[in-house]
Amino acid sequence: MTPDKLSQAIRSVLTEAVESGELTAAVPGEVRVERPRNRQHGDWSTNVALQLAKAAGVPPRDLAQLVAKRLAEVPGITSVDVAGPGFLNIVVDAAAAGELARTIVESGGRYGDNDALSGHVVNLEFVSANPTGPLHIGHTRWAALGDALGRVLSAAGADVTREFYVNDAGAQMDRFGASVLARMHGDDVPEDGYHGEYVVELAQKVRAELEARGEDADLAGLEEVRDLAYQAQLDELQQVLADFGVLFDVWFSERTLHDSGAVTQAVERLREQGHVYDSEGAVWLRTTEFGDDRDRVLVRSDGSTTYFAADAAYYLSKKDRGFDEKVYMLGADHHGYVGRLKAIAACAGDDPERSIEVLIGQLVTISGARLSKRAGNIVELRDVVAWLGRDAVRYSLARYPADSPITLDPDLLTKRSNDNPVFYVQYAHARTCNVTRLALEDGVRTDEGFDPSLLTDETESVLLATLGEFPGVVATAAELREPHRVARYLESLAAAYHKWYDTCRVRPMDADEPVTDLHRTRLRLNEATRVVLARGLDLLGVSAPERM
RNA sequence: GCCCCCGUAGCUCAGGGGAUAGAGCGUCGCCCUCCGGAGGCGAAAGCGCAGGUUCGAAUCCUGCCGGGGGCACCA
Repeated sequence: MTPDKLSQAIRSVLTEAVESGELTAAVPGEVRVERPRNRQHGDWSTNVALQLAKAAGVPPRDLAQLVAKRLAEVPGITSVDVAGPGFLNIVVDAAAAGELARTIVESGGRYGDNDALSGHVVNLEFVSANPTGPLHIGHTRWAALGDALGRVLSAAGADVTREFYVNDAGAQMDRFGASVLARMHGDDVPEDGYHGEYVVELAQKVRAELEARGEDADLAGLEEVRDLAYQAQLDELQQVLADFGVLFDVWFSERTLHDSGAVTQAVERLREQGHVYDSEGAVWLRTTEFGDDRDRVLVRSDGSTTYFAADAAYYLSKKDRGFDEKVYMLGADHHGYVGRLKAIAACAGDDPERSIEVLIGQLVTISGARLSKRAGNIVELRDVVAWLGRDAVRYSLARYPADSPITLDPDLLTKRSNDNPVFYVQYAHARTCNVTRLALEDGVRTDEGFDPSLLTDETESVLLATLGEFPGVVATAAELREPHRVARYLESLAAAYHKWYDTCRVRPMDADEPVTDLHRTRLRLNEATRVVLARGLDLLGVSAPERM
């Protein structure tokens, strides 16, 4: 008896009641079934009676009584109580609950996948760091959270494309090139240039590359140096992200938008939509029409196009490539950008609320983190990963909602105890593996003797109910774009598992104790927990070690 | 001035209108003849303030207070 089966059962009970004339109400398309906070309130509960009461013109408790009476007849349900203002508290049979262990093990790791977002075509843009320097801790947060979100969206059935927008056009590229060129000649970088020591490294790489080509490095011009340095820096970004376990489907170059004429075409397309006007020698987009606080320039009075124009072209590219939903993950310092972005969508004739979603990430600080002189006094991704470990960094950053500012405690993240959430969850997984290994050595087999009615311990019903929540957690995480829900869920699952482990033995105590169906059935439950812990960690891009 | 985010236990943070607001750390106490104590059990301790909507508000709305960030023909 899983929450979705219960939900269906409640719906059919409601439908029967309506058909028999006992009830006059519209049966909701989906009935939410929740785990009550208090175990005294049963395995599952629903407030459907409270919600329908008004429309049905029946007191909530009466309606609840009516549903409870019919629901109690459903096979697999032990009892249904009406509580408080009209909650339905449901207790399910051990056997019906325990079947889930079999289902999960037989699903082969697909348990949790669902169709909450099937049919959704999503473009997920994240990180999108300038290719003029290394990745910092803010980018690291996006990399961890964005990648986890991508995995969660896929698990919920969405068709996801992960995209990195490379800002390889514009004045900052020339400042970048000039900085590298200066370093090649042993000069100081210009005041408005890039000062980190990585620029010196890039200068060396460019020099080596030029010499390998048989060219005189000292004669190389700004453009050539800029483009070689850009390529080297982009390679590094791709490598660092790949090492972090974050892969993109598309690396989208801003420059190609300019070179292909897409930017100019975008201005014309928006003009055709009637939202473009000329003033003071510049070309403007009337974004104020759609809530922006001022209109924005597309083409400057000197004829050059703005970054904003490229953004409009980029938006249209996403639209043309068939993405209905475009998710942008931006730093808090870019929030002012949201209105403009939505205005572009509106000017293009789309519904901005539907087609654009912007997730704003608040600041991350790591207590005691050293600034990277190499990277220009930032906290650099690769330093943090080398320091704290990939799993700890990924998990810690994915465990908080994007809009929550976070402070990470390095001492905690490197501890090997339940102080440290990532170890707590990984350890639970390792423990499941250990239990299985030892049980198999003891001759406990899972291909026979599975009898879920034996899973009667309180800790077993809690563990089973927690396992039952997983698909709903994944669906919710995808719908709300909140992958941290998966992490929080895993922590509660690990806790339920440890409590069960403490109370219920999977293996015989010693060689004299015979192996029984209870051992075999519990081993199946142990396996089911292992599968869900592993899948959950995988959704976060964190490894699930078999031993620690 | 305008806009966005945040304010929950001593600390770091969860809580998509529901029942007695949770977790870890820290403090105090308990459990090792027991599959890994890298674990478990328990105690004390909290929704910034004031209104409103609702049968019901930490959650939604308004105002105030406090903290962070943003308001270019930069990228």
